[in-house]
Amino acid sequence: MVSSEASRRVTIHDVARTAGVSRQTVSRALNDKGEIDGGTKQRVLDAARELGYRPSRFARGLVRQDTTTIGLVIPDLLNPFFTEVAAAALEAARARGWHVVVYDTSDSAEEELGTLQVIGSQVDAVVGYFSRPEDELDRFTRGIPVVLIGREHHTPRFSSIRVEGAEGVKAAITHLVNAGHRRIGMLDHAGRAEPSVRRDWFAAAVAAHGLEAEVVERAAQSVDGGAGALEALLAEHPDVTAVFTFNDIIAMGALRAARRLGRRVPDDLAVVGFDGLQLGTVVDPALTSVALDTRRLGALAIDQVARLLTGATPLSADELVVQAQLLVRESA
Amino acid sequence: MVSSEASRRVTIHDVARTAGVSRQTVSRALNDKGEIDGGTKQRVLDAARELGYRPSRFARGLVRQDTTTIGLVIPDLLNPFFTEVAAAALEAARARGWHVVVYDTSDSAEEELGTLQVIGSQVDAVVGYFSRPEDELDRFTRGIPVVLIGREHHTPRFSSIRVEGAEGVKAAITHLVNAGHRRIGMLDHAGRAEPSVRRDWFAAAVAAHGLEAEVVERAAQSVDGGAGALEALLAEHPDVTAVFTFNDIIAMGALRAARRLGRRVPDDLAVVGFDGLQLGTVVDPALTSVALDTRRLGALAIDQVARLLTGATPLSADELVVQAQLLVRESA
DNA sequence: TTGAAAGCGATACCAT
DNA sequence: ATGGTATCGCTTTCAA
Repeated sequence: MVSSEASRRVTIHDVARTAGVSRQTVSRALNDKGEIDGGTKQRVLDAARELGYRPSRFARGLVRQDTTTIGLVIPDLLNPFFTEVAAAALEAARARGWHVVVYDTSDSAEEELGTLQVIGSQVDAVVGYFSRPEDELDRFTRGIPVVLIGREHHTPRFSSIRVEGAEGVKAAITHLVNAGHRRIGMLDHAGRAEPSVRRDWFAAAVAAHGLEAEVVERAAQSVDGGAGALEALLAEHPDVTAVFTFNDIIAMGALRAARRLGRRVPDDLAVVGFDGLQLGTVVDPALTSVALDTRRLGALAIDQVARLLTGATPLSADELVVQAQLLVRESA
Repeated sequence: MVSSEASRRVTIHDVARTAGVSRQTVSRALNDKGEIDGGTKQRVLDAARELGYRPSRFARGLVRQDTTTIGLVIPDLLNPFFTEVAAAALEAARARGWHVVVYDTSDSAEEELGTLQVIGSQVDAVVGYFSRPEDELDRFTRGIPVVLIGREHHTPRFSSIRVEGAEGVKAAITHLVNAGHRRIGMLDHAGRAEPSVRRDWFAAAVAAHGLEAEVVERAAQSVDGGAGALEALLAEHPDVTAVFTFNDIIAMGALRAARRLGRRVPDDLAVVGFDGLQLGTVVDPALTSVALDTRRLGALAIDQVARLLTGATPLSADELVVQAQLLVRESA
């Protein structure tokens, strides 16, 4: 009986039969090996084309253990910061001929869990952002290298790229102080319960300059969030003449709110963001920011994966650091 | 002799031996099949953990032909429009449990060729943007479904999602005319030799309203490009009170140039972009735009892939269309 | 409950 | 130049 519907996969065997040769001859023809007669080769190629033959990547992968595929886990690809990191990782991976499977976890712990569950069996290494506890990560990624980005600590099990911003933030505050600002506020991120590390950097920098205790408002991570927070901050503390924000998105909201309030940037109000997004150049005035080198971030992560994968000496915690640097544009 | 360096892969066989059972028992334990003694199962699990065993995705894929992986080809992930499309495709694919390998071709024909060369052997279907001729695409993707985005025509070999913007652009022009504008310019894309299709839509809409022959300036695809083009346009035609742009990026440049020239938007100059990027809300005033539903675009592409993959009736050319719609925000 | 054997679809090594 | 055979690592019948 002939199978009516579900057309079985065309295998190398079918091609061999159609061309009247053996399987290995087909393999030779398709992989451009030498040691094959021109005529036979053509015959095989024709048969393959005619049958619509495609080698199984699984079968092929099984025997020649080349191709590496890494999994890149991103909380939200539409967040421009993560877009930049992803693009950087993609570029670094491409340079090595690797394939990258991208997973967007939508900022959701459940999606992250779902990703974790499938990713381990699909890739040779994992890079990215995770919020779940380490023992859980370990359970699902056992046996493959994992490089975390932006986590605070490096453990023997997980490499992690640390972001070091104290210096950069200090430079930003110095820049503001030099411009005459004395009362500097911050728009922190409202997401988590505790204040952010960036806020600690800010507090330290403000203290180092002997300025008054800082004033902080918490902002939702969006343009609107930033706008609302600036309004609130200025309502309470009209004497504030400069703000540092948790990130560039919030800073853009601040920019907008400032304009609506009739405060000119940077003259009446200086704004310094964090991240140094390319996006900062589309707003007007262009955003001054404590910038992270996202390309380096991506490259570093991929480099570490490569070392872990080949058994080369991995980079130490001290080397897995990205220093933030003040990027002066127009808003401060 | 014991192999010193290259630690051989840990296979199911090793686990079986360590646990003192057969390979299929290991398989049962790991895949949570029934028909296995609790004690044995635990023993196997322990052995697996101890040895750091991970099943080979190739071997597994070979026997249970499930997991589908699609390749998503994007010219430039940092271009916000493509970011949105990519995020949409990722989301639609995730909903089906598919894995997505992302390739960023850096707007380069060579990179595109490189991608084409490897992608065919790594994925079950391809979705994305290509600039190379169809016969070349065909040569490298023979046998797998390919869904093109934004190409003008659908062929039996390649499905293609078409963007239909005539209506949306017409609505935009109508909107401008209703607001009193009579002299409307366009900032077209300077990339290719010929004028863009969007310009044709613009010309048709302007003609439909019986306005004077349109004035067009060509702009490089960047904020600066848009700014420069607007300046040039206004220098030549100071009577222009509204501009329609090839895309939102160029429109943002126009916004900036307008402010620098002292033209208030939308009062002195109305600006309408194209694409409807979310990004359009970070600038001030928020950008009015002829919007493309990128989520629908991604979902449609993935839907078509699914049909092609399962042998279901594919969507016809008429169904593979995304209609652009006027999205009024603040700049016009 | 467990194990033996037969594939899955390709490539590599060794004959011929 | 071509074919036979073993092999990659796992899952799936089918017996026991």
